[in-house]
Amino acid sequence: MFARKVPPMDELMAQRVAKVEALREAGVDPYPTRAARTHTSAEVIAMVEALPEGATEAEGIVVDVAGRIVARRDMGKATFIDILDGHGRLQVLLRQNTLENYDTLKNTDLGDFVGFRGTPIRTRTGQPTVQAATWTMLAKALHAPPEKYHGLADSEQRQRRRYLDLMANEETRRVFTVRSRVIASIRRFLDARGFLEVETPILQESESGAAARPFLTHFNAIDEQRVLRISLELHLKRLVIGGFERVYEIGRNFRNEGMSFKHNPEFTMMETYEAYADYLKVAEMAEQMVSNAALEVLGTTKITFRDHEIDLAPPWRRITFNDALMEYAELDLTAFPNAESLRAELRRRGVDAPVTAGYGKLCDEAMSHYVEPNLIQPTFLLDYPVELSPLAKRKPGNPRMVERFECFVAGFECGNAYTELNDPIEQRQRFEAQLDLKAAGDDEVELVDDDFLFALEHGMPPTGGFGMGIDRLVMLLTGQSSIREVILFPPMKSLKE
RNA sequence: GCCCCCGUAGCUCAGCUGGCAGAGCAGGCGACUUUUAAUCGCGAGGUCGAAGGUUCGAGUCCUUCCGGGGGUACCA
Repeated sequence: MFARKVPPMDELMAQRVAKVEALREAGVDPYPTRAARTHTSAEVIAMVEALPEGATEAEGIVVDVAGRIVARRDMGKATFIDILDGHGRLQVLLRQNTLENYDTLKNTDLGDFVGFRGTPIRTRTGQPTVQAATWTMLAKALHAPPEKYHGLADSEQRQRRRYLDLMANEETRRVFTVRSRVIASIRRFLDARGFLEVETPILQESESGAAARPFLTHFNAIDEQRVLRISLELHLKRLVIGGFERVYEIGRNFRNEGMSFKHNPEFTMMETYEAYADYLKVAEMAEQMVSNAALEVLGTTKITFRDHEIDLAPPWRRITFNDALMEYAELDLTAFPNAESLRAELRRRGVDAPVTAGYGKLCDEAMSHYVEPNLIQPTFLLDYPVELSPLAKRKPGNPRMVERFECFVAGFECGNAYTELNDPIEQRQRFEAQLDLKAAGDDEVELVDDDFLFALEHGMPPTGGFGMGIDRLVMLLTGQSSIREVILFPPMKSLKE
């Protein structure tokens, strides 16, 4: 099916090219520069539905409508054409005795963009319709659209040629409309709370703010290597240091790692930083932001994901990391206070516990194995082991734990927050502890960032930070079980010619 | 990475135990002035993902490769 990148001209295409020529010979521009449109499909339908009882025509009213031909029912001296515009589908009735140049309709095909001028009517069956007096070619299509009833099903083609998916499948249009509106809702939410939206570099000297393999590139003008950012965190904190009290960024992160239903190498992250807030205040904001987006975009906080009925209305459940392990695994972390004892216990239970994993990683392993799949209703998991969170502030009175939460919905993580570590001397020590982990064989660690430490040494107020994977949120709100279904152009292997 | 499944007409899909490559939609021609997955008639349309192998004979069996999906491992 994809043996060629671009198939050669076939018979169907040749027929359409011939129609282009036929139009030109008849003095019709198949690609005119301008289009007249006075009404969308939705507006025409509303107009007809507002007609008084018994009326079959909006007398004296003339509308110009435009869209792509998605269906045609030719009945000889009358033809019905369905057009699709950005607001829906609209039926157009063309009759030989009311349309000029009825015979030129033979040069139209499914997929063409056309315009019609006519009068809104109600058909015998009550369907809002435009009875056309004239028609105009707006843009001739040289290929047939996908099948009208089944749509486009082949997932490869749907992703490689998203335009075909969009023109054929209503559900795809819905998913990406929701995505856009969710992001707009989040922006409104944060803007209304006094957050400043900022942009920070994607090309960076070295990766920071998370532990992940970066994509590499080369910066020609200064002849240096750059990495694509894996996180927004440290640049946004620099802005808090500078005095912006509430900042956020919504942007692409890049991690040169595996793909799965919830991982894509480039993904959209939203991070917020709020001075004088802590992680508990951030948690309240997070549940408000997500439930608000659901309400604004879907009209409800109740969603269905993989047969789970989920309610995003706040307050979300709160449980500590340790209590969750007690509840779901009957594992008491205080009884296994170091890497050796915890590794032995996990192995006794048959949980994967590699020798290179430090204490934090092992805790994470246990949580992922026992707890995460059970967190279906929205849940904040609170207070993480310090080893797992080098940028988070310790809990007062418990130096082994940090003030951090991750939020889980439908059994996967969709957000992460800390009370930010703002002690520059401790931050340096915590970075260096990461280096020790690396020396012990864990290659997924946070790197020391001296420039960030220098910034932190100038003083950062107590701050609550939050990160949320936008793609995952959109998965939840659209019921899509693969991240690729909420990304317009997911990465694909290139086709060999 | 590894495991499983899939790839047949522009699109959606059949094709049984190896024996003449099919249907619907779209497209072409014809009929039909209120249809809506319109209907009816006639024709047309194929590198069966690619290459090799087994066989008298391969869409079908075997091997390798290409592309996709699902699962699994690591990262959000």
